[in-house]
This record gives sequence, structure tokens and C-alpha cells, in this order.
Amino acid sequence: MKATIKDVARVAGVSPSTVSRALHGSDRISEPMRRRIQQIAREMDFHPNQMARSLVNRETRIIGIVFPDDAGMNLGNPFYPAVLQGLGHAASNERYQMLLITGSKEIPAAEAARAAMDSGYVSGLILLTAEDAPPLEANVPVVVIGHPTDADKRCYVDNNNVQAAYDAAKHLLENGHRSIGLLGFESKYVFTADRRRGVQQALQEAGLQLNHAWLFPAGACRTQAERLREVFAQPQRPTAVVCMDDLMAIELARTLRGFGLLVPQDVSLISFNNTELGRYHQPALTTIDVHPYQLGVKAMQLMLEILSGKTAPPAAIDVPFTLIPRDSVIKLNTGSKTHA
Amino acid sequence: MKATIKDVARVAGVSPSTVSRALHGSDRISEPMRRRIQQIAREMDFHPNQMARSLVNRETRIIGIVFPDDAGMNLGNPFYPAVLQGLGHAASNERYQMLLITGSKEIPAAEAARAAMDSGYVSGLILLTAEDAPPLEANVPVVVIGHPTDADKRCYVDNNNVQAAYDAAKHLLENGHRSIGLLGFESKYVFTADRRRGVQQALQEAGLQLNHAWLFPAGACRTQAERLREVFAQPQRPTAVVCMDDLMAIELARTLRGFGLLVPQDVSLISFNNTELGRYHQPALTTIDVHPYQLGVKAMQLMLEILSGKTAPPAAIDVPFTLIPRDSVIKLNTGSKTHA
DNA sequence: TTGTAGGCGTTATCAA
DNA sequence: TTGATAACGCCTACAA
Repeated sequence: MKATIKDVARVAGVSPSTVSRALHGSDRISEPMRRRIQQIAREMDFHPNQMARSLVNRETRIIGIVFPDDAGMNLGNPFYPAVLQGLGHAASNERYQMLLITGSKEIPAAEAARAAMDSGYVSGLILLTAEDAPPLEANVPVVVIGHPTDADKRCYVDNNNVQAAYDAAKHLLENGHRSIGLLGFESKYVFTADRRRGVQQALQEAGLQLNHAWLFPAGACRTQAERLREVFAQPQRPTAVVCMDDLMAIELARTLRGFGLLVPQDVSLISFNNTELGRYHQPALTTIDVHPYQLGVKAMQLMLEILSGKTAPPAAIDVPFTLIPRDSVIKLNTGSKTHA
Repeated sequence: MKATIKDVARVAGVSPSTVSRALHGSDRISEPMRRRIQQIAREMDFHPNQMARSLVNRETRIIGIVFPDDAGMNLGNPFYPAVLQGLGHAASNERYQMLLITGSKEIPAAEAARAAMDSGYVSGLILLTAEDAPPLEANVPVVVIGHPTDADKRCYVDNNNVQAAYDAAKHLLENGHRSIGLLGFESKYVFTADRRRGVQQALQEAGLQLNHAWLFPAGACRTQAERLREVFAQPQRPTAVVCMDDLMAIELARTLRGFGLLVPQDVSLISFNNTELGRYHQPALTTIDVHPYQLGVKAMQLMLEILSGKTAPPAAIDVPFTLIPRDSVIKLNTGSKTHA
């Protein structure tokens, strides 16, 4: 049987409340007494039962981490593990715990999250998805990683995806590209919509338009291979593509090779997420690091600040991204045009 | 304020114990009464506080999931997310929750796991690493995913890695390969040692030996590029390599291309983990699916069985693997030899 | 500075 | 079948 506070009290010959005070930095106790009790507690391997503590403190020190239902679709993406690591490090520094909330076939994640709240498991909720339309009437603080639709009322941590995509497109434009496609657009994901907007903005500033025929969904290499082939068979084809993810870029590069087109000689690629795989790809991918670890750290820190009352909702935290120029973007020789 | 059992009792005009019974399938209550109370509880949006329940029941219905400290190293590997999904589905079916336990810079995962146990957060522990030398004197059940060194005393879920690697090597041998290398061996990981043994076994049965100069560690493509170049420059070079992971295989394929060697024409590759990326790689990778999702499901099921007393430690559960033949292994034309 | 008493929300035991 | 009571382990007024 594990030792309780009463056991420690008995051994120390004091009352349980004295033990409690000795162990929680209360100032209503003498220093010698504190030391003596701490020593005894250590010897008895006493650890306060957190369930009992949370019952009286009405705070569990557990943060629920809600996974998207389609996390399975993104299994190959190192994004989630990196975020988790960030969340974990920030949490454990403050002795907080994380409850993993995933959906199942019968129970969608949103419902599981609600159940976790209702049963008092969690003191807060961090959503790894901006799309799950989490209930605003939550009775615990909610922090979203990503860009919720009703952002102005919420607490969230995100990159500036418009800006990131703007920079990506700008990078291509500065390298002389004027025919730019987009791979991985999915209207249901706010971040892809944002990025599309960023690309459009950059193009417009350059007096160009985003060609809708060059807008491809995430699985295009597999599901729309024919359409891709047609587009890239045209003389007027994209000379560069912004890809939502390194993996997509790699897939696209391979697909293009099947068409006899090489990256970067024939088509330049810029993508997102700075994966290890992209770094060692041939050619090494020019990519934007969104710093998922930092997203996790900041999200957890924001949550803890809200819980401690230091910050009040709504709150938006921007995590800076980094454009990493490598070899998948080539300077286009457009003759006089580039000097115009 | 959230409704408590007392609130429900007051509204229903009964005692709290009656409400408790109505809500937990006790038979010591009349059917009309049960229905009436359940109705009222629903209307009041009452959900029993799990912290209070676990206090009196001495069972939290929370399973701690311990991540390896170096999970960051394997970020690109979809293994962990898939396992998590399996764990999550199996858990939520039984209304169990998962507490995510990761290490941090200051606190190694093993210590965090101990803390979670000590503070009564978890009713059980599932280790996503076989190497963390989890304390056997745990006061909650422990299930290991992978192959612990002291396997005979433990509960664990794993593939038969010796057999899997044996099958992989056999597959190569059957395709005429007799010069077989191994990429990704790390003595500290039991599973790579097991796989090495499996390869050795298959080779020995074919009257061959595993050439130690053809045994490469995980990062060899980056850290030992020169050694690789030398080995593959020899006339007597491996015609096939068993890779511990699809990503390694892909990296190796690219490295070999740099040496002017093509997969599978010059070198055949068989790897592990059946990643999406490997499936769409050119050539599509012949790979062994270890079914990480199933590993998760089985691990959680085993845990729940132990908690319910249906199973007593030790227990070993074998999750079958699947060899998926694709295009990265080519039949070697060894002339008369193959007909010998 | 320390001890006593009551309660956090729930359930199990016993009595009615 | 239902209710009263005590307890799970801890914390915090309040009293001493």
C-alpha cells in the first residue's frame, strides 16, 4: 500500500495539515519542521495523490490534447510528433500532464474531448486541429493550434500562413518564375486556403493571376495523374509549384520525372515543413519550416498562462516560419524579361 | 458550476446513493426509478467527476503511454502515430483514457513515468520503447511494445523480428541474391539485433555468412558515405540490402544512384514499415509491414485484460507481420548457380 | 507555528 | 428498494 499523508504525519508525530504545509512551500511552518518532514516523506517514498489533490483544488493539472479524426491520413507527416514533443516539454517543465484525446470509429474526437471535459479529467484543451469546430462554450480554456474560422474569439497559435505562402511565391517570382502552380489545396483546411491567398497576393503584386487549372488537391499525383500529365504537356505549363508539404513535393517530383520533366531544371518546387526526407532528397528541397516544435511549446505556454490568469482569451500567438533555400528552385533565364 | 450527484439527488428527491446506483447499472434499484433519474441527470447535463470516482475506486481508468526520449530522432517515422491510433481506439472502446508521458531535457521519460505512477495518475503503463529499462517493481501493470531484454518476466507485444528478418533474407535468397548487406543495425535496439540474427540464420542455412563489412548503422548514408562508396565500388559488393526502415531504403537508393548504381537493377532493397512514401517510391519498395496499428491495439487490449484480472503477467503477444513484394527486389540471374 | 474539523464528489456498506 | 454514513487522500479555514 502506498503511503498517505496520514502515514507521514503519524511517523513524524505531527498532524496531516503540517505535512501538507511542509510539502507545498507554505510559510506557516518552521524551517526545521519543514526539513524534518520532507526528509521523512522522502524516506517513506510519499507522493501526494493527484486525484485527491485535484478534487479539492478543482484543478487536475492535466491538459487534453485533441487529435484530429483524420490524423491517420497524415501519418507520414512528422508534424504531429514534433508538436507533441513541444507540448510535452513545455508541460513537463510546469509539472503538467497531457491526456491524449483521439476519436475512434464510434466516437469522433470532438465528442471525446467533450467527455474529457465533462468528467473533469482535464483543466484545459489544446486542439491539434483548427477544423473540428470545438465548442466555444467549453467550461475549460481551449487553445487551438492552427487557424480557427472564428479566430477573433479564440486562443490560438499559428504561423502566418498567408505571409508564408506569400514569401514562398515571392521567392519563386524573384527567381524569374511567372507560371506558378499550387499543390495540396483543400478548401476545408483553413491553412491551405490562407496559403493560397498568400500566393495569389504575391502573384497579383507581380501583375499575375493564379491559374485555377494549376490548383491541385493533395492527392493529385495519385488521383489526378492524367490531369497533371495534360497540364505539364502544355507549352504554357507551370515552371514552378508551391507544395503544401515536402512529401507532396517529393511525390510530384517523381511524377514529373515520369513525364520526362526534371526538378529543378524543368520545374522548380518549393514546399512546407522542412522534413528530413526533403533535406536529403535529390535535389534538396527548398522548403518552409513552420517550426512545429515551437507551435507545441507556445500552445502549451499559452494554455498555462491562461490557467494561471496571466492571459485572458482571446489571444493569438504567431510562430515565425523560416524559408530555407536549397536546390529545388532554380533561377529561370527569361532573357530580357528578368532585366525589365 | 457543474452539477454534482447531490444536485441531481435533490432535484430527483432521492439520496445521492440512489442516483449513483441509477447511473451504474446496479440491480438494487427499481426500473422506473432508474429511468426517472437517468432522465433528470441528462437534463441537468450531469457527468460524474472521474477524479472523485477514481479516489474511491482506486482506479483511474487512465493508462500512461511512455514515449522514448529519442522519439525526436524518429520524427519522420509514421510508426508512433500509427501505434497511438491503435492504442487510442482500443482504449476508447473501453472508456479508458491515455496519459501521454514524454521526457524532457531535465526529466527523462523513465522518471516522468515513475512520477505518473507515484502520483496515482495512471492505472497502468504502456512503454513505446523496449530500451528504457522500465522498473519491474512498478506498482501498476506495465506492457511493453517491443522486445524487452528480460522478456520472460514481462508483458509485451511485438513482432517476431527474427522471423521477419529471416523471411526478408529468404526472399532475397530465393531471388538469387547471395551477397546481402544490412542497413540500420544499432546494437542498443533489441529489434535490430533480432533482425540481424534473422538475416544471419537465413544466410547460414544457405551456407553463407553475414559479411561484417556490410553491416551499416542507421545514419550510414550521411555519416559513412565514404565507407559505403568503397564497399559498393568493390567487384564483390552486396547485390541486395536489408534496410531497417523504408526511409533508410529510400536514402540508400539515392546514395547508390550517386555511385551510379540503380535500384533494383544493380542493388535490390528490402525494408521494413510499409510507409506510404515507400509505396510511391520509384521503384516501389518491397517491404515488411509490422502493423503498428495492431501493435497498439493488442498492447492496449493486453493492458485492459491484465487490469481486469483476465490475464496475469508475464504475457507475450506476437503480432504477425506481412512481407509485401514490390519492385525494389529483382531476380538475380546467377547463371547455372541458381539451378544448382 | 501547529492542530482540528470539514469538505471536495463519489461509492460501498449497512441499516431500514 | 432506498437512505444514512463513512471513507477515498488531501487541503484550507479557523482555532489554539
